[in-house]
Amino acid sequence: MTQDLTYFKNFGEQVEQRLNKLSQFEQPYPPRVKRQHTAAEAIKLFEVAEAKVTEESSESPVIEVEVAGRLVTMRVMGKSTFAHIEDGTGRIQIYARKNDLGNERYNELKKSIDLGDFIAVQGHLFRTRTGEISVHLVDFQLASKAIHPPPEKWHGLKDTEIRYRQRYLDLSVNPEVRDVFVKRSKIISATRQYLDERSFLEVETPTLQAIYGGALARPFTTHHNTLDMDLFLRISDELYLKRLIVGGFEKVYEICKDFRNEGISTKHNPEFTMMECYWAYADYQDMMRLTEEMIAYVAQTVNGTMIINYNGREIDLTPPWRRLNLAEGIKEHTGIDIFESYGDVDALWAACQAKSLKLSPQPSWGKLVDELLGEYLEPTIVNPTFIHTFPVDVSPLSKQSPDDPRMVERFEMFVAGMECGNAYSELNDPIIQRQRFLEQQAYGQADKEAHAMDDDYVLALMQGMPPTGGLGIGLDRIIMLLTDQKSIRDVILFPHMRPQA
RNA sequence: GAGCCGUUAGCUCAGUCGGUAGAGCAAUUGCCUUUUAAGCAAUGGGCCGUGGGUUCGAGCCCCACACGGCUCACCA
Repeated sequence: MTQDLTYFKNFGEQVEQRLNKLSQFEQPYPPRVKRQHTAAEAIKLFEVAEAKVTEESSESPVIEVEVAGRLVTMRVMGKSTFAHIEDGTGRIQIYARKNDLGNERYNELKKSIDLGDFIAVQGHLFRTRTGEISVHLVDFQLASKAIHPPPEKWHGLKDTEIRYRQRYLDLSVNPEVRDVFVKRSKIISATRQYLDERSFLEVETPTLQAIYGGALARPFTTHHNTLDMDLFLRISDELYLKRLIVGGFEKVYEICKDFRNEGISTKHNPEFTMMECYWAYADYQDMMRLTEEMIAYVAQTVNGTMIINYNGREIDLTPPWRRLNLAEGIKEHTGIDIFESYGDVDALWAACQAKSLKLSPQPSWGKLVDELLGEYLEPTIVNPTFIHTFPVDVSPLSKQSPDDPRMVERFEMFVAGMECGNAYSELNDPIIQRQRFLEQQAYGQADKEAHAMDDDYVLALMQGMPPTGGLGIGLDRIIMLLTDQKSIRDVILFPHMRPQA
């Protein structure tokens, strides 16, 4: 070996010691090793055989197995050694004796195999004195050498920075973290299953968009070199999904990453997973029923119950969920009747000041109403609630309420003080839609998050879009609720981090 | 963007009043043939986040910066 190991030796004493051991192996990273059983399979085999044997005779069953995994504990006791190896199905104990392996192999196991290494073992199953099913070793091979020592076996890995930056360590050593991500996968599967069973068509729409839209947020910008044009990473896929409704698909959905160039917090990651679905001939009321049924279904499927425990509070997801009119809710919690100052941000601001409400100034009446919602309504909500009927000016893509043109048929879904979804009866009138975009341009002077003009989308609406209900759900937040995690970083495998110092 | 807290051995953490750096696990060397946080004995291992400052002397006090966490702000 003439490799330059200087880089690796800088990692310290323990890495250097492992490098020395590594050089003793002809094949520290063999192309393959024999593996016939997982840890769980081996244990099951023995339990089944044992049950048969005790019925028929009293002899212990003889079962040869070949298992492989990462060495996670090792107890060397002179001429015999106990250890545990771990694979994707769990742990199994191995037992090695000098008598069985011979001096050379036994010493190799003792001296050259380290915690963290992957090994393959062959032997027969037996039960130890303390009753643990174990593999009595006949032979073993190194499957892959770990030249960096693993984290501590008892306390695991706690340092949040290392846990997020080196998630593989977090996963390998903290089983409860593995559980969260297994459940995440099941939640997304269950969501798909729910929609697939109802004939929603899963589609894929562009991540790179020339005009960003479908939400009020700031985008990430990128550049296409050959076309020499700026493009945006999608902040939403809404406008593309609705083009598909125009095209005649009556139920579509997409589960994808959206990207928003905004603050990072325990509830916000710059890229996050969104589920959006659109349903022709449905309205926002139908979307409420769809939402509560879907979330309840997902909870029941992955947790076996519609009751969740989040942050120490019990929350019942059983439908139907509470419906709360936005204006009524604000009146109830602040005493302010938003309609008394309709459309007049200064008048509403004055009313709020008169009641000494703590609010930040907002560029428009609708935004101030939204601020009231965020400050005085949202934090009070524990059990799932649909807050519905929003101001027009913060809802440029929603259809107006027929009985009150100042408001739109829209709801947001809240659970545990957290906004988890947004839905409306889709605006399908191209003339009003273009007018709404123009109004957004006017707000845009004071508001960086105003919706951009999108004439190509208006062109789509000119072909006619049936009455349609649409829904967007922040899946990461649903996963937080169903796995009882307080930070979105704990449900995203590789959350965004600054470059290391 | 603001405030608060944190950063010490591979990991989990102590570190008193400012006086030459500690434990457990992990590692190395012995002993140990049914252990399971194995046990016993010995040993090695430190850019105390980085850079300045105060001081005879700084892990500790002061300033700046970096990274992380929480809260707030921003934000569906």
